[in-house]
Amino acid sequence: MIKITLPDGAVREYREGTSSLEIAKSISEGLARKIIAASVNGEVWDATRPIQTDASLKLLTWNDPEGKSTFWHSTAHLMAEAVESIFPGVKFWVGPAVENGFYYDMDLGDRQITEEDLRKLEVKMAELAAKQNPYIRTSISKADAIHFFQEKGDEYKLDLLEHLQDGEITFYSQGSFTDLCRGPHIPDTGFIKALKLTNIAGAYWKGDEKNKQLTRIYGVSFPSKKELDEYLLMLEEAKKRDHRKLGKEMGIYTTDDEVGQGLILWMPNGTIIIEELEKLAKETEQAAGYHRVVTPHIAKESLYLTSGHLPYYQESMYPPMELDGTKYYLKSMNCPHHHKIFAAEPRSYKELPLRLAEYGTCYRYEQSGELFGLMRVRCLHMNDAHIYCSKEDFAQEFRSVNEMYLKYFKIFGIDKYVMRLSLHDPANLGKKYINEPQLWLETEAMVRKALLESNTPFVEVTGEGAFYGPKIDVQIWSAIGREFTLATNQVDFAQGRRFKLEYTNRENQPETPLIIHRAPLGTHERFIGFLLEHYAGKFPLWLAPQQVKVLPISDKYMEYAQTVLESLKNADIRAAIDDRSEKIGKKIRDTELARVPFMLIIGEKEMDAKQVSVRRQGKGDLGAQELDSFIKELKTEIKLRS
RNA sequence: GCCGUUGUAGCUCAGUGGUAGAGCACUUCCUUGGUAAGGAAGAGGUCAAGAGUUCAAUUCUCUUCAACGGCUCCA
Repeated sequence: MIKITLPDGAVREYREGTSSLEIAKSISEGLARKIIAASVNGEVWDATRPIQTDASLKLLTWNDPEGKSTFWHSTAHLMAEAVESIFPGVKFWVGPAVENGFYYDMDLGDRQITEEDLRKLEVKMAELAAKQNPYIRTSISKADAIHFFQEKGDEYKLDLLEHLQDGEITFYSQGSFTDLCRGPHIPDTGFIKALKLTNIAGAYWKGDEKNKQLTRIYGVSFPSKKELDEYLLMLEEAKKRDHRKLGKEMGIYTTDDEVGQGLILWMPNGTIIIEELEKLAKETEQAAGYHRVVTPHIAKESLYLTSGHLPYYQESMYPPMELDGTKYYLKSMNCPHHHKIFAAEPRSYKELPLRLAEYGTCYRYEQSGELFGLMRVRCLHMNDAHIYCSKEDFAQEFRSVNEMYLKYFKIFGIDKYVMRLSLHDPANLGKKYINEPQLWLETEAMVRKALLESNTPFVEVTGEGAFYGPKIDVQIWSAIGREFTLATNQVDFAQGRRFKLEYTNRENQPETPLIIHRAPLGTHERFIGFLLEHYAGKFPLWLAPQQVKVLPISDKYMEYAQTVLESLKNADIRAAIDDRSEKIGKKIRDTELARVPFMLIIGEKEMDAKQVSVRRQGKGDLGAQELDSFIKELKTEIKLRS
């Protein structure tokens, strides 16, 4: 007999070789029907796999993250079975579960797959699922596994096998399909009651663009039709929040073929938001001891040779323009220009930390397929600053920058983000990263220490650093779930030396400063794209392009409405009047849909009492009040940025 | 850049081998109405651009451009 410990601490005895599914059945038949997999001593197993020793057991259902991923991974196998039946000879690479479903990468040879094929595959999959074929696990020797895939002529699976040890290789079969797989899987295909193949994409083998491109099919599946419908509804809702849709609808920005891809034209409403953000940044930076500077958009080649941009970052830069035999580049980062401002005068330790700030315009030649609304563009305006400081000051400066982030995030109500410590990849030294292995490690340790000391939760990722040093990125997700770096805080040990930047220390010796690059508000483009989605277009009063709309009930009150508008404008409130000869209900509806925070309704009552009736977007009628007190309240709300 | 899909009025979308429609928005007129859609008329399109097939192309084919979903890459 073996002892099974359940999550509530209860210990039950079973005979050796009892499966999790059988244990579930012994507890309740209803429970057993929902069991997808089981966590046995912390490892996710098939629910049907016999347990031979004492173990702690957690039964996993659709509601557990591991349950979902097992479910999706099994659906990937089901899809592979369907693909193989329709496209014989197909070779598979890997088919994992992802955040919202699964995919399988495959080599279809010369054949192409279309949307129509996806519909056919869905039908086939539903058919196969209904057969309730069990997923059968078998252990196999490496030699036999190699033999199996050699027979099949499948070089991809043979490649996978190379990295596996004999004795740890398992196959899974369901119906007519057998795959090399570590598992685990759901008990049988009948669990899959609803599914949708969402899209076809090319994906480079092993994620390397030099390799052959495989066909990737994405899909998602559910234990019931209801859940699929809910998922599809959720996708529809997310689309409504998409900054590209809102940005167009609200007159925030536009693009034009003749101007160029990824080059944003900010319309008047978007420009208002830009100006409000810059005002916030200027106030905040002035209080934190920054100095504002302004630098040109282009510079000579030699500047970027010194900075390291040309050796390490050239593929992201626009090609040069040549004038009188000299090459000029559009700047992709502001740092070299700021370094030259530092270098323009002899510096003393007394001036440090020196903080130079600029909402700098940068141009980056992003590959066309990478462009994405406002989130990924080719001309961007960065909330940039460079802090030149001594080693001793570093930790304090670094913490202050992090505090500034949190201050901003509080203003915008940003609470869903992840701080990521982005490190270099030693394999790419001298290619993507400046070749200073020792300095990389030292600096990374320094940043990690500063993070730990300030109790900031973070994750570490290798291969995401800047070419000149490690960074802390603040990761956010767009409405459609794509991940972006919103803000960044970087340490640069390289450019100070490359530019021979120096200050005179207390001992009257020249010393190279450390440089912190920081952009807490990221770029206007990405930040406003994010804010559009974050607020679903309903900006807080201080950011709203239009703050108040005056709605006269009929033309008779237009004159009084005009005086109300004048008073609002005199108080620097962004207001307009709806002078169409429409009924008040229509004016209210249109203004609500335009997401204007306040409406002032002006009729006979208001005119006689010299008042305004206030209506707040999304909240409805707030009653009548004196115009002066309304303006005063508005000004307070704007000032507090609440 | 690569794989796949798409491109018809300002927006959302129908449609066809014989050169085009709807709703909303817009303009004008009627209406002057009290908290989410009053009525009527009108204007608006080289059907993304170029080439080919055809008596005839917005429709079929090819190329280019752009957008979208991914891959790679990044703020």
